[in-house]
Amino acid sequence: MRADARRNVEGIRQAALDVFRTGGLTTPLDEVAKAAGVSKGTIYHRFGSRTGLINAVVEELVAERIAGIIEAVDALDGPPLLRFEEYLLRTWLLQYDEPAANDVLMRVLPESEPLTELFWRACQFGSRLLYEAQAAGVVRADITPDDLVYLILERGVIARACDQQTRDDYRRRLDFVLRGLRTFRM
Amino acid sequence: MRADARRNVEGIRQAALDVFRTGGLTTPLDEVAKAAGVSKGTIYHRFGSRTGLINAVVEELVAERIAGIIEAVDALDGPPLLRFEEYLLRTWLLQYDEPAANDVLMRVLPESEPLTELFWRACQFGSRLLYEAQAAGVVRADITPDDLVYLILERGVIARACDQQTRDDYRRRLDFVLRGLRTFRM
DNA sequence: ACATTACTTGACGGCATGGTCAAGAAGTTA
DNA sequence: TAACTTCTTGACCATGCCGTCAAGTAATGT
Repeated sequence: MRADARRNVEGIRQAALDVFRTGGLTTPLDEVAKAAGVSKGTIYHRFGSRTGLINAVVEELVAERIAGIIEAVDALDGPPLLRFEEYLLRTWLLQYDEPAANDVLMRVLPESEPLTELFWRACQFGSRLLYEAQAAGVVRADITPDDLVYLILERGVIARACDQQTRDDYRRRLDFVLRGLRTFRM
Repeated sequence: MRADARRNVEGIRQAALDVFRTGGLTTPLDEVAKAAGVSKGTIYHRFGSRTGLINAVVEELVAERIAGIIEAVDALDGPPLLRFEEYLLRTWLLQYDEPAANDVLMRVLPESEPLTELFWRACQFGSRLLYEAQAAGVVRADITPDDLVYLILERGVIARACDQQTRDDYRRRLDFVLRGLRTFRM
């Protein structure tokens, strides 16, 4: 690989991290190209496709955020309800704060393996917490893991579409949703 | 107005009712044109713009559905919680069933007066029910009319984006949301 | 039947995006 | 430095939508 090519690959990765971070994974590649100071063609030449580029940055871009939440909540020792709700809350806020992470959780690119993998890790951890909370009788028993996936997907769609609402309002409204998942008399 | 023109106007209205009903208010006008057996140009010539066409059909297309819900719930004599929840439930289901009605409730065309008017009627009735339910102490006191608007907007976004989910699943999940709005010990 | 006027058409330009590739630019090597 | 190879470019095609308008078509009145 020639020196300029290596330089460009790195530049494109950095630009992609930057641009995707704020605009999500569906940002036009021209913007990445402009930010990297190269032309769109170079990106395709180097990474094959949009998915190729995403796979090359997803680890640094999103994986650690999601892993961070999982670890943090896993380390939390509190009652099952707290752990369950804390996980949902953090995930939902991540979806608001980071369009790219949201795209992963919304399965915007189903054809990307790393993204699918990430998504499943998040789901499975959520299911575990759900199960524990239900076993403790603090969360409605009729909620399924599928419902959980939908709760996250829903919030993703909302975070994307309702971008006029402030973070505080978004946050406050999450409480309503959490309340709806608890068993009565909480 | 010439006879053929009158025929076309009516044909276009019917086609628009049909096409918008299933596809929502943002369906490409070419589809309406094809359904009406005329060309796109004729629609623009006759109705001026997409908004013009929508205004010409919205009454028949959506107004009565929304008015129907308001009347039905208004006529319902039950406790405030039931009325409040019944209204939300019916509205949310309407959003699932009728993309066009959903577009109205989501304010997809803010520049259309008839649509804005409709939207506000729905909101105001909802606010009234909310107020009554809160006065009775059965719904969380910290929910504002704005929150209500958002709850409807949210469901709209979801109904649009998550169209894989069956109506039954959608319906079942609405219960979670309703539960979250109640005061404790319900 | 013909002139007049109303009406319709569909090709067109515009915009935004995705992805491709021949031609030219620039490192690399001897 | 000259030949060779790699790399980059941006114009290009394709898609899908909006809205327009000159040119063609057809109803109407006398």
